[in-house]
Amino acid sequence: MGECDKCQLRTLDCFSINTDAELSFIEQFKNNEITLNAGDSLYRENAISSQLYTLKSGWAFRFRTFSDGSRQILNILLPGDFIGLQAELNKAMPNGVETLTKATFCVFPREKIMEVYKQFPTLGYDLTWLCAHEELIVDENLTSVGQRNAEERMAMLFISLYKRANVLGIVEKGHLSFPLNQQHIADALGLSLVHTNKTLAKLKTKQICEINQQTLRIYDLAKMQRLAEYQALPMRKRPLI
Amino acid sequence: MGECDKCQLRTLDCFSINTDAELSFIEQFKNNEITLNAGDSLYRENAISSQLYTLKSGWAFRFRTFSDGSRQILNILLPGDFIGLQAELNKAMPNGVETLTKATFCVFPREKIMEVYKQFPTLGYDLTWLCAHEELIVDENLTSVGQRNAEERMAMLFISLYKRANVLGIVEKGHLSFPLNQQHIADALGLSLVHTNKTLAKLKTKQICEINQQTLRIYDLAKMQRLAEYQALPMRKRPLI
DNA sequence: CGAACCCTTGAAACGGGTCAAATCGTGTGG
DNA sequence: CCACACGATTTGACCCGTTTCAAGGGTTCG
Repeated sequence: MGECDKCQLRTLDCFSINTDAELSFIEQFKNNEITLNAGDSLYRENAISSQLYTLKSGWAFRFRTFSDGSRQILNILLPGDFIGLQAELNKAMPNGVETLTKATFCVFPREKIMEVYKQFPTLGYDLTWLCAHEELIVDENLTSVGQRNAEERMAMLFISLYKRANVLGIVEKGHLSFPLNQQHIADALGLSLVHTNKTLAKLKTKQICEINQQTLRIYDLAKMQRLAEYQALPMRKRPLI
Repeated sequence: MGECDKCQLRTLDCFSINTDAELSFIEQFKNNEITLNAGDSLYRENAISSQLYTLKSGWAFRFRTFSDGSRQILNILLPGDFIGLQAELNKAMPNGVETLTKATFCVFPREKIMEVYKQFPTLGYDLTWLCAHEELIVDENLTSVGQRNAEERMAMLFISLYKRANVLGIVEKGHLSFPLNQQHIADALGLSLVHTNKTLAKLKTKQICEINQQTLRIYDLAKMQRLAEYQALPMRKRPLI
């Protein structure tokens, strides 16, 4: 079940290296691995989840919904992202998580989380780091939705996903497989579906970028970055738990 | 300098109790205490801050600005909030923090943060919890700005501040001292100043709530909660470091 | 061949933005 | 004590970005 030392993700150079002791601890901390199809729900809003997860492969997203059916996507999850710190043992999840592609998750028992801190303080710190890093992404999304117009928001979303995908090695020559549909984009950016469609068309006309058959093509990254006033987050090797 | 065991905040019942050992550790981890006037900057965007902070008294906020001067307020900070996990040692702060009132901060050396995890795993977990909790607040703000209209957003902001202030014991009979001006509210909600003013006037006309002389008065909390489709975050005793 | 789902397009309505100017303290200096 | 400056709040008019409504087209799949 474990075999974390052979995990594909750990061959990527954006992740920090763990000691053998850490790896074998993580291996026994992990108690399962599950694979979901595209569009499946990992957990629902208000559910009580006794598990924590690491997204091992595939795409997913975290969201909140309203009674009228509208939905805010809070952030997009890519491989290496840790999931579930938003709630506590026996408390309801304030948001749901759903997959965008077929996806595999490593599963950890929430009730044993204190063991991480007790036995491997550095891994405890890593959990805090992962949490702080996710907060930065949500900060950025809030900044987009609060201050940028439709074109700028969309540029920002695409740039940040492009950069994150890039270090994961899933970008080839300016294009990447992109599983969000226009409704997802709309819900992430706080825009209507119709306006999302028109904004996307405008970016294509301006030769900035384009989505076609689940593929995002970036034609002019520099122009995009200027448009969105993009500022890279300080990058470092990320922990992987 | 320390005297954390005598900290006023710890007499409040919303904070969890620490052991004597934890308290004396925190006391020696804390290396300073600073007091700023209203409107002062704790640290600026892109600054490198070698410190971490706990807001001990007063109000503050965390924000990002753009080159055209527009600003997004990411969250409002109240006593007990931990500040600075957003960056790492020797890395630039991706956001700034500014006070809204005269405020006092406990100061901790960032380079010694691993000691927390090594010596007191439960305090390490508490740091993760504080970070996750702040993320929930930002999630909620993103949801507001992305999905709610002006009135709903404003109701939501006021409710959540009212609830947070209430457990801190600074609410009296439905009103609390409220140091945000209309520009702050606008920047938190992603609205223009003018529209913020008009929306505020509408809430007052509807007898829902009102701000007058730095005081927020809530007249109809139930109506407000319905308006904003408010859902309380699962509450528990919060850690205080 | 129809159903379901997603993308596209046009037209009209509206929420909120922008511009401009007036009002209201509040503190300062002559 | 008055004059003035400055920041914060108000208000009105107009404009524009985005939403809403409505309909059509494409593709996949049973």
